[in-house]
Amino acid sequence: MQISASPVIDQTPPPRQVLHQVVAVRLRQRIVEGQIAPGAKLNERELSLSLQVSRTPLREAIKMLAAEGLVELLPNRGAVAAQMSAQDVADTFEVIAGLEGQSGALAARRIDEAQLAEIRALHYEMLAAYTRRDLPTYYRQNAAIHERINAAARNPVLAQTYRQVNGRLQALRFRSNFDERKWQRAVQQHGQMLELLARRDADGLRALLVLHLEHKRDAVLELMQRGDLPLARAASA
Amino acid sequence: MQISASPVIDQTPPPRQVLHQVVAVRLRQRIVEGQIAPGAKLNERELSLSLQVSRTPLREAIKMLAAEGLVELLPNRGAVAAQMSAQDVADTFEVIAGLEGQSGALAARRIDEAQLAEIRALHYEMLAAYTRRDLPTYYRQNAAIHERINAAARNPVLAQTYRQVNGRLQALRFRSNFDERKWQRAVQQHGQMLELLARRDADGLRALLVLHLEHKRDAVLELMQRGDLPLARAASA
DNA sequence: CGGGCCAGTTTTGCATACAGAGTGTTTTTG
DNA sequence: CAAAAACACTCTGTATGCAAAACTGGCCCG
Repeated sequence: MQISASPVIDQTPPPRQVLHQVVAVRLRQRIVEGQIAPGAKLNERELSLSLQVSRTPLREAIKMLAAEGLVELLPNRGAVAAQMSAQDVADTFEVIAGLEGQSGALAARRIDEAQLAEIRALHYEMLAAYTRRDLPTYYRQNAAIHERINAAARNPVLAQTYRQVNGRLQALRFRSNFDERKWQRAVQQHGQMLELLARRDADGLRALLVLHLEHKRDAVLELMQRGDLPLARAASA
Repeated sequence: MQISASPVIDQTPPPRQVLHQVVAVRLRQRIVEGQIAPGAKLNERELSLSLQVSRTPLREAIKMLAAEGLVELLPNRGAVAAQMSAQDVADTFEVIAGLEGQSGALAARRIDEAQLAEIRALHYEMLAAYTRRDLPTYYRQNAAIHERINAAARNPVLAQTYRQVNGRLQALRFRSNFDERKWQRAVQQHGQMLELLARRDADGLRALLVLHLEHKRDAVLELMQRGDLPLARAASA
């Protein structure tokens, strides 16, 4: 005899998302936020316990993150959170610069007034965060602006590619602190971005974004060399 | 008595690669070669039978390909080989153009004589294939040249990103036929690429590659519109 | 004659069980 | 006492089993 054949009472609120997706999202978050340090081993039993899922969907999620470049697969030895050498970081910024420059150039050609206004608004909110020296909010607004530029470029493939490559750097950016001068320069450049967008100056915006990313790269590399970023091989010890 | 405890004789040819990697490679191949048509459903039982593995590593491989954008995941409904609209193709070429342009620009700055010579050799082999109207060989040499340019750029992140995005187009390129005029133009452009590389003209090579890709995009889109490319929703039938 | 509902079947998603590789420790031998 | 071998433990990799969701086809009802 079937219980609850009644479709009304049986309130199974189907928040049933597929587990491997959920796990992938949460793992990705832990990695980019540095909760799982670069180089740290991903113990399947441990993770499946802490995430309350069996190893099967967990392993599927890990494979996805590996394809994204967020974790590295060691045959018969599991997976570790990706760690980047200074060279890797430089290389990645080189790619990001190209992608974001492209994105900006396209956005300058394709943006409409509503999108421009929205970015302008976000820009002012970012200025507010800068004025308060509220770094987390600043980063969030900053990321939001770049997301909107991506959206304005109207190229989903480009946006996805950007997000994926950028994801590998998030672990760094989340932790990197600007020195005051560089922060100010970055803010200034953001102002120029708006101008160039408003003028629909595609090539100008591309050049500015490339420059912007080069500065960011230098800032991150400098921090890495000073050891302010926890990138040391944390695994083998 | 132990056989071959001797570490020299004991050639345990470790053919033991992890299965999900093997499966991923073979699935990727089937998809980019069109053996699995765009939009076709990936039946797990069927595939695990044909690939001689259980469903677990197969599913892990599918998840990896999904992260690469080669297959699409339908929650509770499995996976299908990715299919691209004309817009998707245009978007993807836009991204590829940027990546390959960047790659070429970097290569022009960083290539050494040996690499240049190797590319030149491949170029002549490609010319031979063109002269014979041997399309498969032409494509192989063509791909090899672009791989070498990537290598000369000395940016592994860029190379990997390029390969990944490019992978989505392979299913098209493998099948697209040039008309004679366009083919000739492409060959001509390849000659110019060599010149620009030899002259270390980064910006020139970038511009040429972008142009090259635009032409390729137009060729593919034209074929798509004429229906010469099997991109129709092949799944449901 | 057409549309919707219901049962059976297939297929996906997840959990678990098992085997083999890897790792660290202990023990044994030179 | 040191180095190497053996062993035990842990972990990953793979297969299999089970439950739920989706699809299929047929039946009933309008």
